[in-house]
Amino acid sequence: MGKYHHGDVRNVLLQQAENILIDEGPAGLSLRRLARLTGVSEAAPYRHFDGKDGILAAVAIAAFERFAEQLETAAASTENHEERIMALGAAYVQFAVENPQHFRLIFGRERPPLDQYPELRDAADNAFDVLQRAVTSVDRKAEMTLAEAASAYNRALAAWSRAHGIAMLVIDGMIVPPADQDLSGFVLGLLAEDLTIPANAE
Amino acid sequence: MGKYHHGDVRNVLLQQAENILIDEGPAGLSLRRLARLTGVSEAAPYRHFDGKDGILAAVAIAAFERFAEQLETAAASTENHEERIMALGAAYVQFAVENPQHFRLIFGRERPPLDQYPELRDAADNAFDVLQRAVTSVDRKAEMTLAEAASAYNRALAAWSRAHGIAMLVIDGMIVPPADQDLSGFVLGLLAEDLTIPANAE
DNA sequence: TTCTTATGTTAACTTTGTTAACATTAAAGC
DNA sequence: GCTTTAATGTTAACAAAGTTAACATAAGAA
Repeated sequence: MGKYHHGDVRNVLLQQAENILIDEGPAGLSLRRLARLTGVSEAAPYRHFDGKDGILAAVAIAAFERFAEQLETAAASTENHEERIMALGAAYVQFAVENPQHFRLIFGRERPPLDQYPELRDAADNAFDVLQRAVTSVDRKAEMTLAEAASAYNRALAAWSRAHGIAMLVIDGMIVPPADQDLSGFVLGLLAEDLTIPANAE
Repeated sequence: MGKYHHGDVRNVLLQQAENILIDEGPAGLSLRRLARLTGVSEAAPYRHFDGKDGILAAVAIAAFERFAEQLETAAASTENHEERIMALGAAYVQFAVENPQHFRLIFGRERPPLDQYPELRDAADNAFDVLQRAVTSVDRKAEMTLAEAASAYNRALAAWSRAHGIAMLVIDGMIVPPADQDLSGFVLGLLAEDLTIPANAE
């Protein structure tokens, strides 16, 4: 009665891998342990994934897809270019705070190399395309000079950087969002913060 | 002819560890390989460090110290509060770009836990104190209200976030600094970028 | 039915982190 | 000087992990 595992082991493994990742990070994800927890032999995962990187790639792909979805939702929430960038920034940080391990996985060096996993590259490209589109699709009704377009691009790049930095610093515990305020408000405030020298400087 | 006591093995190990870290990252740093490369027995490192985390902690401490030095230098380069923040941001990013592996080590989850390595905690605190001081030591000659001080703090936090984000995105290859411009100019431009809605928006 | 492929299993091999048990050197006390 | 002791090295072992090979079984195509 060697009732082999019939069901879709692949999906069970993936789900379990995600659970482990969430509360232990990629380092704690051991293929053998994963197999044991799933109730399958220790070599079974190799039938469904290209080793450890293969599993991480699969998890990362799913993460990128979810990330892209949430960014799209935010981007669609308004027609105004600046507002859209703000909304994107808030959604960006929110995803990181709610899914710190996924965020680190898709940005950190534990992410499998993109050139070895075409689907991973596609997922990544797609997510960043959402940002890219929001950045470049400035209000077309306002005719812009090339310089103005470049400036808009730089502003968006700056916004992205700040959002990314906030996300990283918050999930690293370097920045502690005030408990009395909602996260989104705090993030929006930071995003909109202007660094140019104020009038009262002198 | 057991050639015991070759000199200060500890420093040689540290230097070698740093070399490995630089071109392979913390994942590629294997204690046994490190020992072999250093020409010492595979268990020798344990006489000088508290295991792998111990070595990483030692490397991270050195990295924090170098980081703090460069930040201090930048902070001392001007008396103007806003200019100082800009200089700090540029130095911050420059350190990350010149020492990506160190930067990832001191900020990533491969960094040994601070509460297990008091010296590491001190090194980290010291580095962030440099930032903190630059943030809070606003021009005292201009009397500020509490609200103004809070606003200054938020601006500094925003600047830090953006610098951190730029650093991360650049060393991840997500942002590619223009080849024709020097890095510092590019970073300063991004740091100063204002996100408030421009006058020609309507 | 038979052949082939996908999926599982067990057993090995290699590397790594870590510790224990033992060896040698340098330095401190006498 | 001689002895004792702490620091520093060494070898040998262990468990855990990634990976692959060799073999087993299920399910579907021929």
